[in-house]
Amino acid sequence: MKKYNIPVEAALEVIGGKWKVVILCHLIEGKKRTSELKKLMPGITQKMLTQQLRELEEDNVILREVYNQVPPKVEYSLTDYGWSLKGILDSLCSWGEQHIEKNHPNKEDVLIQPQSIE
Amino acid sequence: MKKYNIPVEAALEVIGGKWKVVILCHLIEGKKRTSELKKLMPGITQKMLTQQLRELEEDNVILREVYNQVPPKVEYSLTDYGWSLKGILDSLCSWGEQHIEKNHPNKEDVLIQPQSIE
DNA sequence: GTCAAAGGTATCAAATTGGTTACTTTTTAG
DNA sequence: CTAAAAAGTAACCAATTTGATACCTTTGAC
Repeated sequence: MKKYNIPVEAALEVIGGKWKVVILCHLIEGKKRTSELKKLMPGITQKMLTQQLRELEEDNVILREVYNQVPPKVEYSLTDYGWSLKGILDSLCSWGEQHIEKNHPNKEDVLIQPQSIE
Repeated sequence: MKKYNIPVEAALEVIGGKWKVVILCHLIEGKKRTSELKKLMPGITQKMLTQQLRELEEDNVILREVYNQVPPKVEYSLTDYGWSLKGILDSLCSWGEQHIEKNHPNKEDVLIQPQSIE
């Protein structure tokens, strides 16, 4: 069994990594289909997306709902347990915004403008 | 120049990775020497510790103070900018504690008891 | 029949991260 | 003269993470 030297390591195990916080930040905005998440995160591959979503589901942070139809439809949303991360996620988002403002006078230089999701 | 799809990525660039949050959590408790940090993080190697500390210093989150004496003494502490992360770090720590409590009835099973620092 | 749709696997390759060992520096203690 | 102390660097290798590409499934439209 995994052991921690300090409890915060347990949190990092759940939301650490390159993509999980980003995924969760998008899910705060509401339930999302796989394809919507892919549009919101142009840099992620299908493989990484699926993998990260599976791990978050495993940790009971998100819910995966499969609609039995063709073509398939799958929606992801935060569980109650996932919502307990909201404070952390919000703080991270706004810290990130301030960090950009502090270091990049024109934030347009570093923020890729999101393309509207038609 | 690095580009972000969403501002939270900027925060992850500063405090992401396996060690940085842990280091910062220890520095919240106060200024620490390199050797103290090593004791607090038995799993980290000198190399990784130095590397992560340099990056945090580069991002202006921690301060490195070298005392000109032999044997050398170096102390690390949070900068004002680093303190702006306190809320996030505190929340992460307590979420980690709750996560352990929720998933491990005996938290002794997963928490390596810290050895007293001599 | 065959293409498209959405979501997902499988396989392999590349990049990033982490670990090991040896070496450096300076001054004091023995 | 030699060892020790604290912090660090360099070179090299191993492990983990992440990425790219191709392929699979089901059913309705053309």
